Amino acid sequence: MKKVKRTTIYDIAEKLGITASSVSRALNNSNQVNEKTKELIIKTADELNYKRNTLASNLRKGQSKTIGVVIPRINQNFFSNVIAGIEEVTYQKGYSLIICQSDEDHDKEIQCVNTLINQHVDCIVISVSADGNDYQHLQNVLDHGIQLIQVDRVAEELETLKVINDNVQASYEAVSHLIEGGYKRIALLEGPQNLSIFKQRKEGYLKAFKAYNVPVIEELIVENAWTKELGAEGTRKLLSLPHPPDAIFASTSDFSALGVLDVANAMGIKVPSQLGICGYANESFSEITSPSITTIDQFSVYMGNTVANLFFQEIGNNDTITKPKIISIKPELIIRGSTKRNG
Amino acid sequence: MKKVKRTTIYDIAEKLGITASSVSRALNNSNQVNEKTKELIIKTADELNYKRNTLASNLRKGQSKTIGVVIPRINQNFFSNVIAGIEEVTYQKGYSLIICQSDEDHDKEIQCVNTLINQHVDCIVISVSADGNDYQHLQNVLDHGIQLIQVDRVAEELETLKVINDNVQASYEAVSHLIEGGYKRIALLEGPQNLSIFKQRKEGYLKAFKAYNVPVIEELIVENAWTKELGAEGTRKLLSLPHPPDAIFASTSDFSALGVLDVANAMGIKVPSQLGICGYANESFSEITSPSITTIDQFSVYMGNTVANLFFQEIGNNDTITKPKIISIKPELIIRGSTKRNG
DNA sequence: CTGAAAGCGCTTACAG
DNA sequence: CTGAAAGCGCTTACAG
Repeated sequence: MKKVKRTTIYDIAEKLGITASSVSRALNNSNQVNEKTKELIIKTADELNYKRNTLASNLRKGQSKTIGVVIPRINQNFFSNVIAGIEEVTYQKGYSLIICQSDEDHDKEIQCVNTLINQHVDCIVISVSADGNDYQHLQNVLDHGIQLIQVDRVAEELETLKVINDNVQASYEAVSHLIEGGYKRIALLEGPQNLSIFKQRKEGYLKAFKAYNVPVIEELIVENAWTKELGAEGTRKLLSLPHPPDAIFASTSDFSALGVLDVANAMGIKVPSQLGICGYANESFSEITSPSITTIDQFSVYMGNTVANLFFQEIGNNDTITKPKIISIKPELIIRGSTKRNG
Repeated sequence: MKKVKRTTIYDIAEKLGITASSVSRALNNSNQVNEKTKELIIKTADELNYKRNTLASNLRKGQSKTIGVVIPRINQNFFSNVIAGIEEVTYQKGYSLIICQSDEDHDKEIQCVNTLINQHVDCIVISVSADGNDYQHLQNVLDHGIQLIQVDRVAEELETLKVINDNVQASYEAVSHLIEGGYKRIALLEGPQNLSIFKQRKEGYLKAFKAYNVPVIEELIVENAWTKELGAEGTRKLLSLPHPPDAIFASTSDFSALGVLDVANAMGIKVPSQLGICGYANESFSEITSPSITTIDQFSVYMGNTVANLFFQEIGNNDTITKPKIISIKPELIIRGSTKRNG
């Protein structure tokens, strides 16, 4: 690649016999510059194929107009939808997005966050990785005066802006739906309990039992079943119990619910008549399986929109101290074939 | 958010009674600085919670260590996989990724590209939108001395680095598979022909007919059927023909193949016995449908890896002129239930 | 090994 | 409305 000398405002100024100050003003559409010269400057800039150096501009202005996003995996529907939702809003405001994936690795997450601090991003949006629960690196973000917005998977103890789902309520509704459908032995596939979202989903599960006065059966609660493989593994264990469950709430994700369905199909167990299945997240595939999977829609794109709007609202806000705002989005239970026993 | 004065190298220098030059050198691990002072500087930087301002550093060095990516949609499996693949490699080299989505809109694509030029990214990776075939904005990238790598959906006429699939070969194999499976009337759902990938897939389709000496039936070729909805619509038309097809190659995507499957299911047409279906892209859901869908795996994550590696290889290369390199990745036909007529 | 100085490309308070 | 000048935070060729 050959090095190209780029046009700067000095080149334009020189060509027109004026100063860079005026050029800068004109290109920023300041009204304290003569209309005619402004036009001339813009025209010349265009002719010389001038592109502003955002780096220099931002350095001078002490901002970066950039938002950093740290998520566990880009290529997971929920997260890519959140990103798409953020991008929709930020793009219009002239902000760029820098994306990092932590790969569910706490150390990489720390590295990502540090890189973003170095980049002097104006805001960091994060969904924490499952592994690790030391949040010094996030405190560090705040200490640098960078806006921090947590989304979905949040470190609860950190007082920051948060955009979350009402996981308790959603799980409560899902399990209630199963109970009302006549399922008697409802198992839970739970996720890593250091993540509050998974704790809350368990809480919703337990709450439903209490509300309907149904006793909780401890042996039907399976730890750490939060991938398709682990979900399948947990299901095999559950179904080989002397008293197997007649429904499974895969609270961690639809991936794990898919593992359940696979095992059920492989064992010739009929869904939903012999086994009800409910997932979480409304991944696109959950509609396509046979039977389709009952799940919970988190409005992921909308969550992304909300994150972005929250950021812009906050920067418009000149209070010296940001009160920790938490926006909780109510998810929606989507009832599909995998739990429709009657009808 | 309160404004925080960040620690700079001057703060460190002042505290230690030395100059910023030395601090800079130490923090860049230069070996022309006393080992002991270096240690002291690093320790002090740590104590003062110093973070380098990458903006300033990059401005000075005339590089940004940033790669811009423009894709039609972030939340589409293929593209998010490509991004994940790029990120895997660039992250390790200390490069950041700025992501923009064009929403399949040519004007937005131009805006995205211009924003990235303004950001002085070192490289732009693009998969062009379907709409529009004027590539002045991409020429402009080259004119600014920015590396341009096209991936998957490429503007053929532009001589740049490209990472693509062998679409002709893949389609040829898919259609050959259908012919050998005994399907006699094989329809084609084609995509916008201004995108070369879709032209090539059609070419592969035609090539297979020629190889097997089967006449092409024009009425079985459906234009612009490249979404689930358009695929379904095209299928309805095809199946209501006096001589309907007994197989459909949804060359545009698995989404379109899914549309075919939905219509077939709704009409009570048995897949694969009465109708064979082949999709494209190996989206995760194609494995889950009933029957599962035969498709073509493009190794999307690997394509992303390749893009990144190509970039790093090129910047290591000091030739004044970059020869347009094209890396073609051979996709793989994945045979599944939707075309397994015998067995 | 260390410092003084210039400069990356822009913006903006100050003067006129 | 326009200019001269300083400065954002860093890096680096030059001198010693």
